[in-house]
Amino acid sequence: MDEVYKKALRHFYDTHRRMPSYGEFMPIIGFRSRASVFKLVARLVDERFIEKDKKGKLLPGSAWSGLRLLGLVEAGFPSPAEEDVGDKLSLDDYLIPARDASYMLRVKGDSMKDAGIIEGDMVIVERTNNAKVGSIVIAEVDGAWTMKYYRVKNGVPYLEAANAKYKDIHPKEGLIIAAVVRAVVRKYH
Amino acid sequence: MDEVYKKALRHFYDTHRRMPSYGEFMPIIGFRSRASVFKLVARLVDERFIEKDKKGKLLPGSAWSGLRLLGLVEAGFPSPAEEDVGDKLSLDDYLIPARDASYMLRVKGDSMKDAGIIEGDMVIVERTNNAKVGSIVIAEVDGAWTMKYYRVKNGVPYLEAANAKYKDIHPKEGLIIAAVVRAVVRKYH
DNA sequence: GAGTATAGCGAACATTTGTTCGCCGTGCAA
DNA sequence: TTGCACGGCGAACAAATGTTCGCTATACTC
Repeated sequence: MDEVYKKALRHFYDTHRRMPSYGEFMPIIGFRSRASVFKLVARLVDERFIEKDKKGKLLPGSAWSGLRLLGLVEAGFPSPAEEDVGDKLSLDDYLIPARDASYMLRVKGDSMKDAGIIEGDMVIVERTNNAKVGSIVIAEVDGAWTMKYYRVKNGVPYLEAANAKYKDIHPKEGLIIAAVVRAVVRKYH
Repeated sequence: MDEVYKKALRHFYDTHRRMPSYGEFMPIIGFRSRASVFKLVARLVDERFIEKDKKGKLLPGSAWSGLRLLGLVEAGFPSPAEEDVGDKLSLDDYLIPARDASYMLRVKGDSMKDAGIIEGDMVIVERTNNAKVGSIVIAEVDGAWTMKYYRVKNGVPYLEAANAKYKDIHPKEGLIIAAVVRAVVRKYH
């Protein structure tokens, strides 16, 4: 129902980066009264396709951004025709815990390949001082920055690669940890 | 300059999912005239922190969503204090080529671990019929779905795992490819 | 000192805003 | 047939919209 209007709304939001007012949306869908748009919107709000402010302003429905989240790979490929299969998920919201303190780095080298991080990947890191033992960190060792596991043995912190080729790094002085790796992202071209 | 106002704007946008009007923003930042907000906004537009419609409506600056993209890990960790270090990038835009045809699957098993895809990862797949040779696909083999490399030998397509433990799969009948893997995403908890 | 740029105030403006009301045609069920 | 629900139209409303103008007070330069 009302598929045409939904598409028009999405298109407006994509191109204008905001929701239309009733007066703006009216000519787009060929209506001649804002009251008609008002009723149409009421229907779409009922369907939870869009939302409304306290002030009556339109908001994109919470399912607009993000992807449908399906089951396991081996569980079979669900039909995309049926709606409401699984939740929707915005990657930005999902992967970025603290937006202001987060950065993205491109990975070079194969020192973390057994952890599933290979050259060309992007890692999302969060600048923080309190890294937990076992997490992957960006640390300074002898003037250079590397990405490694953060370990502790006998109360002394050190770094470990996820690749047998590389030895553990036991820094002479203190270990300077710049950031903790929160997520990994890889894109195929 | 105007850091407080920028934070307030961001906060409004995050909580309300839209930009404020001048009248709404006025009491928030403690102004008593919309004209003052008007001038403040003019400044922020000059700085390219926000943008304006043809109709005067406020829009989030194009750098609002996304992360600062920094250099290689080994290139050193740039100071986040200096602005304009690298481009900003929205993960949604970056990773999702065709929003309507894209889905997200959680990965089970270790058959693709040498390709850097391990159990618990999320893959973003795009439903399409024309998979390129060498790409990673979601395919149906003997009634079950798996994720493997799509290969061709002597004109005959088959599937190959990225793990020496698993043998190649040469389907008796045709190979049904449901989707192509476009991106991999992993989050640490 | 005088002069000047700047930031905020308050009033005014024409438009646009969301919303409500009554009306009219069409389609469907009783 | 009658009745009723539904979708769209057009007018009306108060309130909010973006914008302009002139005024004032502070801060800075010459």
